[in-house]
Parts: sequence; structure tokens; C-alpha cells
Amino acid sequence: MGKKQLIMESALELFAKQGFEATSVQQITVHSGISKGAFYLSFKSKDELIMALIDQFMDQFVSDIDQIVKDPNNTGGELLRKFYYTTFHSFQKHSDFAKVFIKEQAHTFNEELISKGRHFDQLIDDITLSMLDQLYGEAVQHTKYDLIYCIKGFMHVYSHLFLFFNVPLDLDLLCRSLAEKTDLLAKHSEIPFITDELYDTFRKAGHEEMTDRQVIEIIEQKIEELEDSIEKESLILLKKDVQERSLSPAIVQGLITNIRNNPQSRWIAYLLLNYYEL
Amino acid sequence: MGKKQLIMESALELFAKQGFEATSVQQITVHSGISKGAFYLSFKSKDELIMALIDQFMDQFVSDIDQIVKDPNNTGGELLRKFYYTTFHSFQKHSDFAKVFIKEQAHTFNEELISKGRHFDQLIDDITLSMLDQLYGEAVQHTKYDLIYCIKGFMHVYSHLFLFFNVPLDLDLLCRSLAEKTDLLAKHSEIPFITDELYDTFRKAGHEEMTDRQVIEIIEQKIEELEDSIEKESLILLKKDVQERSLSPAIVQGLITNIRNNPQSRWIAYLLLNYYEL
DNA sequence: TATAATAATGACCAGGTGGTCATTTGTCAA
DNA sequence: TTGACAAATGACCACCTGGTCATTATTATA
Repeated sequence: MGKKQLIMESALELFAKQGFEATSVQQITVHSGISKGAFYLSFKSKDELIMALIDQFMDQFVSDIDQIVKDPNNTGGELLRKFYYTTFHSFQKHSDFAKVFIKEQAHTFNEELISKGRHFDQLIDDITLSMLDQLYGEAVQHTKYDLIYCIKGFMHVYSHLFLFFNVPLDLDLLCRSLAEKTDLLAKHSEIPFITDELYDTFRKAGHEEMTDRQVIEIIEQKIEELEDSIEKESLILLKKDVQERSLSPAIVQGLITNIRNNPQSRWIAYLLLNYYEL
Repeated sequence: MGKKQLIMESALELFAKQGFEATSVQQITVHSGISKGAFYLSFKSKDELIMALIDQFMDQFVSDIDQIVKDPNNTGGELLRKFYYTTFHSFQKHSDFAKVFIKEQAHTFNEELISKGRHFDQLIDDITLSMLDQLYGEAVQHTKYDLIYCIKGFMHVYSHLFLFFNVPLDLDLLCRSLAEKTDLLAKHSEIPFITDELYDTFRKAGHEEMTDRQVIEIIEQKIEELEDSIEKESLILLKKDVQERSLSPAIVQGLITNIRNNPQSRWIAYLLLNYYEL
């Protein structure tokens, strides 16, 4: 485990500096002080490495903002500010990762990576949506999707500031500023562009079907990674079901929920939900 | 000239599909139906090709929105809507290019490309600023830089929609929606984050000094490209001045202004302004 | 038609890539 | 000290890269 983490941290530095494609496995091994063979003992491929990086950090990030939104103590402007704060704080703390993620998400053509990017994007959308519901309820039903996009735009454009110029910034002020803007838009904007149908279209676009074989492979991989636990147990049962179709939908649903509880395996829960068309 | 254009169009398709780094010169030549040698007759390197692409489209784009903003017939919400419309229309029309630009701008580590990206970013900032001044004048002095960033955020996040999902969209509605949002923020947002000093810091960050030799090289290259004209004449004079320092600042300033008039050479005008620290 | 000039070719280069695997090194219990 | 097992190594592989250049084909000129 220690070695895997070492490689990940070492590689992340290089990726942030030079980009994923431009960084060779050779460079990573030299920078980590290990041999090429040792690298391939920890990761099956260079692609698997970047996937692991994205999983690790995004699971953490999603679970962080999820907590903020779910906490009933956070209300009104306070919640909005904390939401932004958590985001930017997270980006700042893991700036190497944020750089890599922003760059590679736009850039990659690896199918699985795109799918992962979309997955986390949707998780964040869901959390944002739930926040907007809490804050404004009915009042923003017709503009909520546009609000999500505006919030995403704010996050994107302001995070560039501290990711690509290293100037110390007053995060508190930034969050107050953005919370004000968000609130203004939520309360007064009247012309929606993204309707429910449009949003659905985007969500569904590009969900290629997966073969049973592919799903099983991915499950098997995850099973190996996991410690003995309810999640692992659930995965093993689901794998069996993919092969034999023996479980009732309710049981499948429940097993997937089990898996979703572990932040480390939310991604695969998402995959399975899609696979089972739930 | 025809061959150069052929290669550029052919390459653009591949870049949009696969990305710049992932597309080899080999692929480009096959796709264009020419030999490798022929490619290098038109472009000194693969890098020069992408620079040419960016120059071509961005010069066009900048000059388009510049015209909209400069046109005195466009006022109020009309101007705002046309501003957005021109942007999205341009992105839609040249979607291959837009994809490449968005991806590669974030991704590249080529010094000159970064510099170019920053240049066009600043041009667009300037135009946006001038629009905000026209529309709101004194009223937005303290929030204008934040407004620029919000506008950029809107453009970024909504352009993704039609660049990466090909769904037909109602551009008019989109522009009305964004114009409303922009207007709301301009009129009511009160908490600025980006102060003049901060904005200056960002602008100045990462302007590496250039050697005379580098400047001369770039000028010479541009001189070759240009037809006989005032701009070419001006460039030749400026090249001499970089070598001999014989002209007065006023003359230099004037010559650079001449060059700036030609959209095709705005980029080099910007370089020279930086070089002369004007 | 003969000659000069230009355009186009593609075999070739050195260098780098992700990935493999026979071999060596290190670490235990017996 | 021995032997068994796992961990780690790095030479090696086939392949691909951006870029060059002697050679050939095409065109324009006389």
C-alpha cells in the first residue's frame, strides 16, 4: 500500500507540472526512486494510475461538499458560503490534483476516464441541486439547472485564479462574493435556458452500453482492492448476479446502496446503477 | 497557400477528435493526402501548425466581437445579447477549432502557446471591459473585473453544452438568459473580489522577458507572411529599431499602432508592446 | 524540345514510449 | 546456514514520434 501511495504522490507532482501524456512512466519511476518493474507491480498501466488518482481525490471532494450540504446546521447564506469555501479550499489544498483533473478531464479521449469525469460531474450536480432545493425550494424550480451551470462557471473561472497564478487570496471574501452573486441569480433571474428535458438529454448523452464481461472485469478489480466488508460482500453477490441473474431487483438495489455507502466505491455503484438501468 | 489551408483544415478535424498531442504528423499527412515532406514545406513544425490555427481563428473571433461592441447602434440589453450571440455563434460555426482551443489552452506547456492564450484572453477582457463601461459606466467600476470573470464563466460552461453534446440549441434564448443574468449581476452585486491591484497582478504574472534575438526572429517570420503593406513596412522599421534603437518612442508607438490595425498581426503588436514596455 | 526551378516524395534517423520478464536481491522460518 | 518465497530490478521489446534530405516528378521558361 505504501508503495502505491508513494507512486501516486510522486506522479501527481509530475502530472501537474507537465501533464499526463507528457509524463513518461520512466520519469515517474525515477522521481519515485523505484524501478520500472516495481511500478507495474503496483499499477497495471499508466492509465490505471491516473484513474486511481482521480478516484482518490474526487471521492474525498464529493464527500466533503456532500457533508456540508447535508448538515442541517448550515442554512441560508451560510450554507452557500461554506459550499464555495469547501470547494476552493479543497482545490487549494490539492492544487496539484486539481490542475491535473481540470486539464485531463477536458483533454482525454480514454473512454473510462470520460465516463468517470461525467460521473463525478453528475454527483456534484446532484449535491448542488439538493442545496438549491434546501435554500430556495419551489421558487427556483424553473431556473435550477441554469443555476447549477452558473455555479459551475463561477467555480471554474475563479479556481483558475489560484491554480495558475500563485497569489495568496482571501478565500472568505471570494466566497462571500460568490454567495451574493448566486443568491442574486437564484432570487431574480427569470429566463431559464436549461429545461428539464434538455438537462435529461445531457445526462443521458453518451452512456454507452456495457457488456456483461466488462462489468464483471471492473467488479473483480474492485473486489481485489477492497478489505473484507459489507461492500466487498455486496460486490461479490452482484458479480454473481451479473453472471446468473438470480437476484430480485430489490435485492440488487439494496446491494448497490451498500456499495454506495463507501466513498471509495461510489464510482462502481454508479456504473452498476447504469448497468441495471435503475 | 492552398496547401497550407488544406493541411490546417485537415489537421483541425483530427485535433478536435483526438487532441493535439495524440495526433501525429503522420496521421495529418495521410488525412490530407500529402507526403510528410510536403507537410514540412508548409510548416516548420507541428507546433507552428497549431499556432497558425489559433491565430487564424482567434483573430477572426476577436475582431467579430470587437465590431459588435464598437458599433454605436448596439445599446443596452441588445448589445449584451449580441455579444453573447456572436461568441456562441462563432464557437458553433468553428466547433472543431473551439474544441481544440479549449482543450489545448488548458493543457499545453509550450511557452509560446501559453503566451498566445494569455494574449487573446486579455484582448477579450479588454473588449468585455469596454462593453461594461458603455453599458453601466461608473456604476460598475468596483465590480467590473468580477463581472468579466462571471461572463467568462458563463461562456465557458454553456459553450461546453453544444461543443460536447451535439444537441440543437436555441441560441437566442440562451443569449437572452445570459444577458439577463449579466444585467442582474452588474446592477445588484455589491461585494467585489477582484480589485484593480489583483487584476493587475494576474495580468503581469508570467510575462517573461524576451531577448532581442527572439523578438527579431518572430518579426522576421511575420514579415515573410505579410503582403506588401503599411503593416509590413512598419514591421521592417521596427525590426531595425530592435537592432539599432534609433527611433523615438512616439514613432515606435505609432508603428505598433499601424500593425495592430491588421487583425492578422495583432498578436505581434501585443508582443511588441510588451517588449517595449509600453 | 532542353534546361532550370520548384514541388513533392518517402525511406530513414535518433530518440522516446508503454510494457514485459528472466534474473537478482531481500526476508523470513526451519 | 539453508532453502523457499516474494519483492524489486533494468535490459529488452516492438512500435511510434517529429523531423530530415537525397531523390524524383512536375512545371515554367527559353
